Amino acid sequence: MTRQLAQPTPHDVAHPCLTCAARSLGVCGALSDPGLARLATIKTVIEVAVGQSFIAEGDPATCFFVVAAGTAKLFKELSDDRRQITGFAGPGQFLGLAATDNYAFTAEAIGPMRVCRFQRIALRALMDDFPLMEKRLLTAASDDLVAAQAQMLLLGRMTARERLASFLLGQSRQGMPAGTSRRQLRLPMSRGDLGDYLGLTIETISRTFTRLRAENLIDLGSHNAVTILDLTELEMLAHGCDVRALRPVNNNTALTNAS
Amino acid sequence: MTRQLAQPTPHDVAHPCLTCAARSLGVCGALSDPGLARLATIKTVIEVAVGQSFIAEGDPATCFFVVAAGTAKLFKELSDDRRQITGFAGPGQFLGLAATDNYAFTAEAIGPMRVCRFQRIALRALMDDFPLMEKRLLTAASDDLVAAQAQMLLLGRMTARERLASFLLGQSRQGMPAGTSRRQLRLPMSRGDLGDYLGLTIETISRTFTRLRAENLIDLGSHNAVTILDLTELEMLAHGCDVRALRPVNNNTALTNAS
DNA sequence: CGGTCACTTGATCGTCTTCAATACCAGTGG
DNA sequence: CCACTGGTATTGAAGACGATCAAGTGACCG
Repeated sequence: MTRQLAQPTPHDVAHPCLTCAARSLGVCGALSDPGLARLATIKTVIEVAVGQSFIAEGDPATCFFVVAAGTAKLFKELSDDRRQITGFAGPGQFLGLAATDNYAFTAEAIGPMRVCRFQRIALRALMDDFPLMEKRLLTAASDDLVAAQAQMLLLGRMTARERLASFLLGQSRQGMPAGTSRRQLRLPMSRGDLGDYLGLTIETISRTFTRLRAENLIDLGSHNAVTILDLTELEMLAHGCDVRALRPVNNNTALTNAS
Repeated sequence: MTRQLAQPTPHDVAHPCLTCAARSLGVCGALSDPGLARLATIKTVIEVAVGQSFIAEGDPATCFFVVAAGTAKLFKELSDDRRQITGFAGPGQFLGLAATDNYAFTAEAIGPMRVCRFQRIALRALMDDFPLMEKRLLTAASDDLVAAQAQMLLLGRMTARERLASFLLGQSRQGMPAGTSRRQLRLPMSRGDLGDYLGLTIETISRTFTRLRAENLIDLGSHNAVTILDLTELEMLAHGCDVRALRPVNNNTALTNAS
């Protein structure tokens, strides 16, 4: 979390969008160079420190945002301290769609961030001239929707072990070509955030990690490093086929194995 | 549930989209009359009986759909019988966005339905000629996203009482102008579907209904009729301020407000 | 009527939460 | 070098909420 963002070079300042590292990742990639030049004129770049929020749930939704660097957590809160993280937003992510007149969630930096801000009105005008951008936005929203539905299944129907397995698999596929995954992970968020994302408490997260390690499905390093040891078994878990689950064993036949 | 759909008149058959009852509700309303005429040429109207599904999770996503009449439940399933309903789709609802190459959910009729089906390719071509339709689609997706995030908070962090209160309030605002709500409801779905939507079991749904009635917050009629008696208290509940919750009151600190 | 189906109610059990103590780790200053 | 500190993670014991299993009720319909 002490990692610093690269400082913009003078050239970056002169052509802020053309040289943006996140350009290829997000909706901005839909714009031609002249489009980007115009985009640069209507945007404001803001630096956000750890723990600081740049979108507040309930505030009038006047702006759109694009993450240029760093990661944010997006969450909703109840009147007491209960909180549900609905997702994490990394470089290229477009934010502000999920808003009627007011923002539906809060966005807070979990590491140092650079974020581009646009007035909604100005961006809408830009979209009229560059319909490809609107198409990209629709694709982005659809993908968010697919992810949200998967998360609903997780929150509504999965056990703690299944939730964590599912989450780890998702992380291991982050930014990988379809069908591939990496084994070594460095989770960017704390146990607390993980709990708020998976609908569990810190303690349950911790216990479940420990148990998965004891079962040799994963290995745990320092600084939130995780190594996936048994991908197959983890995938079984995430799909709801839990061998040691002791969930509705509608047998009475053999194989009533305790954990 | 024995209610029948109105049979299309000869005039309806000749001008299927122009006379559609759902036209004003959904994305089709974005089209001018000539646009609708063209829409009519690329669509197929299908009748769906109760319990029948017209979108299957995992199937290749070749079509878009618009609900013309009736209601569908949209859900995802785990390998055992666990199931999470991600939403209900009524007249005017556009379906098929939440799909990459394959559909992300199953859609099944909870009452007799009439559904319009479009080849994705044909509809995309239509959207290029009528950009307003694409804008509507983006709005629809954004609204779905807001709803999905609210549901995540519900599934991840709310108690059974809070979930049901929140759901009833949502129903009471269905199709009402902003800020208003109705007191008399007729729920279109069974207890089982309600459980699968709220991440609870049938029994818990039933018990929670009974308890809310005992507390004079609602009244229950036959045929899934519900009357809201104490709107204020129900709203308190849905926002997480539960008087009889006996949940951890971290008081002894006077107003330690964060953010 | 007997049948089915959806819902309700009751008793018991398990998973996750809550509360609490301890371990760990990096940074600071004696 | 080591105690002190604050934050984060782990572990333990007890409790609660909702799930599970099981029985009972009521409506609808042949």
